[in-house]
Amino acid sequence: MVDQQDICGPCEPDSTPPVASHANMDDSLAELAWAIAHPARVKLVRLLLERSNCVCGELVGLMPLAQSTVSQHLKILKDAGIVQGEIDGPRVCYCINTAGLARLKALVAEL
Amino acid sequence: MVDQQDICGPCEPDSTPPVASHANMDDSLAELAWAIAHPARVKLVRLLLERSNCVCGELVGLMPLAQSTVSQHLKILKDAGIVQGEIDGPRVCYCINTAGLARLKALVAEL
DNA sequence: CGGGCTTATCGTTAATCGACGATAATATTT
DNA sequence: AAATATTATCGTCGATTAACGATAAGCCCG
Repeated sequence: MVDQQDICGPCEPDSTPPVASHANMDDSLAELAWAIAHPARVKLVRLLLERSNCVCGELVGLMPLAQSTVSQHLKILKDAGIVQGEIDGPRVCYCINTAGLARLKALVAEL
Repeated sequence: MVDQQDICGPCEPDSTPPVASHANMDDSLAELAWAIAHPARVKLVRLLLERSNCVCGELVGLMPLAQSTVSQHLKILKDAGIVQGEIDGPRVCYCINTAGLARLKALVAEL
């Protein structure tokens, strides 16, 4: 049986947050905005924020979508640097990539 | 002849900012995020922010896109409540819809 | 080592987006 | 009233998205 304790580590940063090339900051913002430009992805972000610890494919159970679809959305969020996934045995723990989310916030805030 | 003075009024708010139904705040954020989820639209917002007064189709001259395409993007921004257009003679003055942009900022900030 | 989980990827399909040119609509000026 | 100028809309076309089911890949446990 899987113990609660190590269901999910502290989810330390793994992926270097995508660096802004400053020449095309518009593209960066557009890219980040696009990552959350879908209700399902916003909900995923919210779910990950509520559970401060990382949750795994339990996200699928909370979404009215097929497993493959949720996986796709998570990939999009991950590629954008808003979320990060950590392999934990057979499952994958997702959690917010604080740096990435902060970058989105900063880019939006300075509009 | 068109005088400079009334090329563009103070661009007072005209469209009531879309009200958040709170039940689907995710949808609201997704919608607003989607509005700026394209480099051209981010650039348009930036251009309108630089020129605090509203500019018109002069935006077209600043974008590497066809007039109809820019018009489409402006419509998207307007529908999302981020931008507002005010008819001024034969031309249309666009400017930032402060309330709409603020709503976007707020929704992103509280993530 | 071979089931049983969990998750990512592939292939498909319908729908939407993004871009353009052409056209319509509207207002101003002659 | 006609000509001109500005902007929105329409129709089209290629590319991308979003969703799904099915399948592959990886890991744990017996």
